[in-house]
Amino acid sequence: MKTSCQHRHRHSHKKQELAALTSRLRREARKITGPRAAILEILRHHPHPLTNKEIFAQLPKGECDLATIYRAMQMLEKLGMVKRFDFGDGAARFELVGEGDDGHHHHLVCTRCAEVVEIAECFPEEIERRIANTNGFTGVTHRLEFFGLCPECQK
Amino acid sequence: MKTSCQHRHRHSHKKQELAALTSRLRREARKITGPRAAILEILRHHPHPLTNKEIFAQLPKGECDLATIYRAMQMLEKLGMVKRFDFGDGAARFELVGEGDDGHHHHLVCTRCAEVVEIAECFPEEIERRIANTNGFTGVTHRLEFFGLCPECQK
DNA sequence: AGCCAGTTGCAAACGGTTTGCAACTGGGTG
DNA sequence: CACCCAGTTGCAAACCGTTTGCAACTGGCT
Ligand SMILES: [Mn+2]
Ligand SMILES: [Mn+2]
Ligand SMILES: [Zn+2]
Ligand SMILES: [Zn+2]
Repeated sequence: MKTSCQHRHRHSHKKQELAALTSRLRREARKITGPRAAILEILRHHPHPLTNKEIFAQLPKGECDLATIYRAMQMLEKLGMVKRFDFGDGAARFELVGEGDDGHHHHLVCTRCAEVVEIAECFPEEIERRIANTNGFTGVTHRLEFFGLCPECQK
Repeated sequence: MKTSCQHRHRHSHKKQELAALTSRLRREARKITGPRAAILEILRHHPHPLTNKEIFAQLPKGECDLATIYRAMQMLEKLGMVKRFDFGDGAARFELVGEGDDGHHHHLVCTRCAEVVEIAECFPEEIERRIANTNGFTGVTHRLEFFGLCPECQK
């Protein structure tokens, strides 16, 4: 038996096919343009959340405008194809999300070199349920990121 | 016997004396000025994190400049008298921290009306320790906030 | 009373993000 | 396959929270 994870995140299917991504776009009546294909291609090959500027930097220069990336990420987020993360440094980060996955998961970030580790653990459901009930809230979810010193930066 | 909380936050001592706060400033060789006293007075009476703009709005108009508030909060944070929180809306929020307390705690925020509830629960230490060990990180801590619909907004 | 490091107001700069607009194009229609 | 237009793009300007340079001011010590 394999260790089973209580949530199935995007970690399960490493890379999504570009074709699957574009068909998902087409299905939503969105156009497959040069910039969009390029952005998806970059996200597809990157395992951790990327800022708009980082995506921009990876693009062959002149490929597309920064504003276009902002607009693309907004759209992809609305379609649920991308998940937004916040490492508290003032820049949004985005990660591709598998189809049918809500992308909810967490990270461990080095406060010195910014190395990122994907974390499988989540805040215990039972405690969250208690917090929600105690306060009469519904639809409760959480934002959670871990910070510390990575092995390299401890030396 | 009273229900004991595993961490001792600022929730224990409801309001700190203004005198205690100013003496804490003096001890650090900081000047007690009009703006600073006014800011502390506002924080002292507010149970939840406030943005700089919110503090500014509560100040008798003309009392002090917005930039002064930004500078004051930076200083207070550095002295550990105030804790910074991030509800993901792009504006930092600050809450007064009791002496000897690091202020670590969490909130439950209504996504519709922005009501805030102080939360006593924390991410389980044992799981956090495991996450740190597994990845060789040290000094691991976390940022965690809950979001949902408050009782009022469900109607 | 006098001094000076620390503090303040003001305005400009900053960095991430959004937006108005006119030119352009993907992809369905006939 | 040519046409057409809603959707998309680049560019520049606007935005918004935050920081900073600077000259005037002041709390608290001698
Ligand atoms: Mn991730
Ligand atoms: Mn709080
Ligand atoms: Zn989680
Ligand atoms: Zn915690």
